[in-house]
Order: sequence, then structure tokens, then C-alpha cells
Amino acid sequence: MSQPPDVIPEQALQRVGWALRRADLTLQSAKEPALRAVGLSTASYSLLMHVHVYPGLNGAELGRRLGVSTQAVALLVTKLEAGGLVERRAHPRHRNIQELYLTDEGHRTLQAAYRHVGTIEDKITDALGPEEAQHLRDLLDTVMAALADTE
Amino acid sequence: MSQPPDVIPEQALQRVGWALRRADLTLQSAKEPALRAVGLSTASYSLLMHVHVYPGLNGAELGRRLGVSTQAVALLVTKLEAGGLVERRAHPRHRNIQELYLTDEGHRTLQAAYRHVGTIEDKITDALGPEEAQHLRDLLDTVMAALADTE
DNA sequence: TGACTGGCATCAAGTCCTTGATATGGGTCA
DNA sequence: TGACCCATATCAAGGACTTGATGCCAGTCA
Repeated sequence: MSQPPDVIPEQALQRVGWALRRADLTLQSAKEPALRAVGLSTASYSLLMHVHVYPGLNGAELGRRLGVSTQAVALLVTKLEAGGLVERRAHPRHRNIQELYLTDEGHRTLQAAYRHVGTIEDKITDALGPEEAQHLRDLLDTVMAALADTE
Repeated sequence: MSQPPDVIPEQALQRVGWALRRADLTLQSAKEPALRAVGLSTASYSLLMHVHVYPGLNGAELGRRLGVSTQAVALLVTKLEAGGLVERRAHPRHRNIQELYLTDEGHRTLQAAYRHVGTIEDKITDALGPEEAQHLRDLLDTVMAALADTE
């Protein structure tokens, strides 16, 4: 039996997808110690930021935006609620749904975290310059649009 | 006590780092069902691809490249070895170090996976065009270089 | 009105990965 | 040669997340 020809190109690991993966991994690693300093995990930080920007978000929608399951969100929210950073409120009409809000303490913690993590974002935009930073966002949007067609 | 001014800009979630995160999440989600079809997790696929491109890699170095701990690699390798996809060989001089290689079966599985996942990569490069795809890689390299200065 | 459908939340069990600690072997330097 | 240091690999325990199953509630349709 002869071996089939190798369909994997030499530069497989240099393709866009892997560059994207490496860049995101590097970014997450860079953020991690800054967040640890204020007592947050990267997951908690993402959750707080999303609730800050979209107050009243429910757990299921939050899970979709963060790329994790509803259950994972619920576990995290329970911890953050115990720590006094977020608050669950009943949806005015759908009693079964909970809306999430930041407490004052949660707001302060998020701001402290942003002061640290924001400097990392600044490093990126400084290195790119405003035009290229915008260009990068556009390119990433194009990538996401291309992947959305997959469904 | 007066509330401190909000230092978090409105567009916090539109910054480059979050765009990067969302794009990578979307990509991983898109790859996942394709890999499941050939019985691989995204972690396994990444590992196989790296061992294919860099034959003889050891576990610790692999962990650094994948962004996971050495132990996680060891657990995964044990499973892949039991499945007959990878092979541990003793380093010729350092008896304590193991070099990793793909078996023929591992090579076949990786090729099957690449046939599925490669089409997703193609979607991206088709949507961008060759120049913009290269540009995106360059921009991501710039981002990683900027983050490397952090240390 | 009552049955059906769909989305949200929670409980339970299992998987994957992490941190911490330990053993082993090679390289360096006195 | 021997002591020290560093890197790899493994064992153990804990944490975070996943899938699967269940309950609950609002909206829809006959």
C-alpha cells in the first residue's frame, strides 16, 4: 500500500488561523497577571466588562457572547454575586429570567482592572498606530463574516 | 462619597484585543464540528499538527507553543499514544526527555482532519484575498511583538 | 382554554486542565 | 569528581468547564 500524498502544506502553521490563535493566546497570557493583581480571572473580567457595557444581560446571552456554556456563566455569576460584584434581578415580565447588573463594588473592581489591562491594549494600539489598528479591526471583522457563512 | 469618574471608555469592547478574542473564538467554534467528525478535539488537532511540522518535539516545548502546561500535554499524549496516533521515543542523549513523532495512523488522521479544517482556512483567505491575508498576518505579528516587550 | 413549543436556569456527573510537589538526568563550575 | 542548578517528566489534588437531564415560564396555535 503506497502512502497517499501529503495534503498538508509546509506552511500549515503559518496560515491566518494559527497566527490568530497565537496572537490571542499571547494576549490572554499578557492580561492574566495584571488581572490576578486585582483578584480577577480572565473569565471574570470578560464577564464584568460585558455586563458593564450591556447592563441587564441574561446568563444565556452572556454565555453566547463569551463563548462558554450557560452553566459556566451561572457558576461564575454565583461566585461574583457572593463576592458582591454583580447582582441578579428578576426580569420585569419573564420571572424565569435574571438580568445581571454590576454593583458599585463591581464597578470599582472593573475600573481597577481596566487601569491595568488598558495599558496592554495601549501597547498594541501604540505599536500599530491608529490607521493600522482600525485596519486590523476591519480585517478581523471580515474574518468573522467569512466564518459566519459557515452555518 | 462621590463616585469616581468612569475611566472605562464606551468602546472598550470594540478595542483590538476584544476583536481578536471574538475572532479567535469564532474560528475555534467553526473548526470544532469539523474535527469532531474525525474524532479529534481542537487540542488534539493542534498537538498533532505541531508534531507533524516539528517532529521530535518534547512535551515541555510543545506545552509552551500550545499555551498549556506540560502536564496537560502529557495527559493528552498518553491518550493519543493509546489511540496509536503518536509515539514517544527516548532522546538519543538525554534519556530523561521524550521525543514525539506521528505514527502512520496519526499522519492519516491528521490529513483527514486537515481536509475538513483546511476548507475553513480557505474561506478566510478567499474572503481576504492574498494581499490582505498577508497583511493580517503581519499585523498579528506586530501585536505579538508589542506584547513580547511586556516581559 | 388547553396543549405544544422554545428559551432560560439549575442540578448532576464527567472531562480537561491547572497548580503544587517530587523524581530523575544532563550541564556547569569549583 | 562531586555539588549545584536547571529542565523534563510524572504523580496528586483541586478547579473550571462541559454535556446531559430536568423544571419552569412565556408565547403560539388549534
